[in-house]
Amino acid sequence: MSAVAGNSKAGTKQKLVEAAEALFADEGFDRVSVRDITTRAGANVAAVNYHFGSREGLLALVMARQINPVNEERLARLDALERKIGGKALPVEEVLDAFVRPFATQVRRSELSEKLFFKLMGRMFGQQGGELPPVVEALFVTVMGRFQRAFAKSLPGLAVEEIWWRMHLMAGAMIHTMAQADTLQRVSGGDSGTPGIEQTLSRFIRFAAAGMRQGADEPREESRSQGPQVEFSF
Amino acid sequence: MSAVAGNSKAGTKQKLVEAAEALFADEGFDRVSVRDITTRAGANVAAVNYHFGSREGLLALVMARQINPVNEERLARLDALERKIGGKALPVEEVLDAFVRPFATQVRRSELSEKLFFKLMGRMFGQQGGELPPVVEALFVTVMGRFQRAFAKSLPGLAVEEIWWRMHLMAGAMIHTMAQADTLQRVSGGDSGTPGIEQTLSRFIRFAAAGMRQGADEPREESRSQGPQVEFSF
DNA sequence: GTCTATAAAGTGATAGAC
DNA sequence: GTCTATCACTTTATAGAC
Repeated sequence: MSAVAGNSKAGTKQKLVEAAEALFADEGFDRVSVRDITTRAGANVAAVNYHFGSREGLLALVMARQINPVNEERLARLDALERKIGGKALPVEEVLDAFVRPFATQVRRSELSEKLFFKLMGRMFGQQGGELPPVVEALFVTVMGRFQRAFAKSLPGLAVEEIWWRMHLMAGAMIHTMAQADTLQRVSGGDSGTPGIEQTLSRFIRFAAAGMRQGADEPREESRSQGPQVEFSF
Repeated sequence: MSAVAGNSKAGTKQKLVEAAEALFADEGFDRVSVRDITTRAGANVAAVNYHFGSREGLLALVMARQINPVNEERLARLDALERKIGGKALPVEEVLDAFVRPFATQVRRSELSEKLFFKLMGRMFGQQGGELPPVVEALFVTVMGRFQRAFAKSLPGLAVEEIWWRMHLMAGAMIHTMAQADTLQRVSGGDSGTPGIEQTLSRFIRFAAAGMRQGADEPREESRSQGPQVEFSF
């Protein structure tokens, strides 16, 4: 088990990508130098600039390579669900499943360990200031728009603004849960257990579905009138 | 409106702290140099090391100064609620309110703008790898333990492990919502509106309360038997 | 495609004058 | 308490040999 590079048969370029992914995930985008990467990959210091133009070029590639397949799969799953059900509204749980299950799919295709994969995802979504590469940002915006429409259909009692905020809360719960699993271990003193990925997905979906649905009319149910939502009475 | 330092009557030490807070919040802990801070504070490059021993010393002070009052107020609010209600269980909403309202209190006492305060909070909670100063980490662990017990009392149907995971999901939703409010603005194309802080707290509490309660027996209600929670059926 | 050598700038920290 | 000057190092990037 080589602690240094990934597949030792891989070319330098791929070894650099794999080293960069592991290091960025583990230590953060700002704390990893070109030298750290080339050393780990067993390559020359100049290799990053030769193969990727710059440190920034490699960083953008790493980000796109890991997150874009997740977002593509999200769209594919949502498309499939909507095709299957026709024009009707989907249960919130199905939409949430289409949103989170791609993490489980893609972590298996990744050369990264489960822990590092989720740390990397957390670092990308936690990026403040919109420093994501344009190609990543664009697909991300597309995904959020598509899911917003799906949730709006599933939760017809809610205003557009309310849907956006609940998606935001939902996404935060997801990201934090995945990226900070060891924090939970530490803080709980081990009382949080060590659930598998399916159980974590299931926990997330049940939690988020209840939050998304809160106070909303489910489609096809009898419409219950709701008073205007006043500020601060919970 | 001075874009450089805070109160120009403040001493150098305080100006350094205020400059550091604003810069760390806006750009991230790793991207701000000692020179950035001293320049913004209108102080000499050597001032940080004179007053705080090192860059790290200043960083630890900034973190503790901003997050510890939030955590102290959380404990005080929970204590007050529990004293008021005696030995009985609190409604989940009350516990959640004690958890998030201190952000609203402390942002007003802070010299930071609302936006920067929440960005800073997000950066601290988003820290991966447990790099928080010990005094901050210790209080944080205390707070989570106290709230875990409060939630366990409010949600007697749930296993300890389940409580921890729901708290984790809840905390993620909170952090993300606060720290990434402008991401939501950008992604929604403005459709998320510009709610005040009270409305955001209210939205969060309603979302999180539904998630925390999901499938649980409320205290004092008739006990509904629940089958074992199987993996993956949402 | 890989290497060495080096440029040019930035980093945190400190000795010592004032 | 503040300043200048400087140390010792690290950073990204590149020119040019192989």
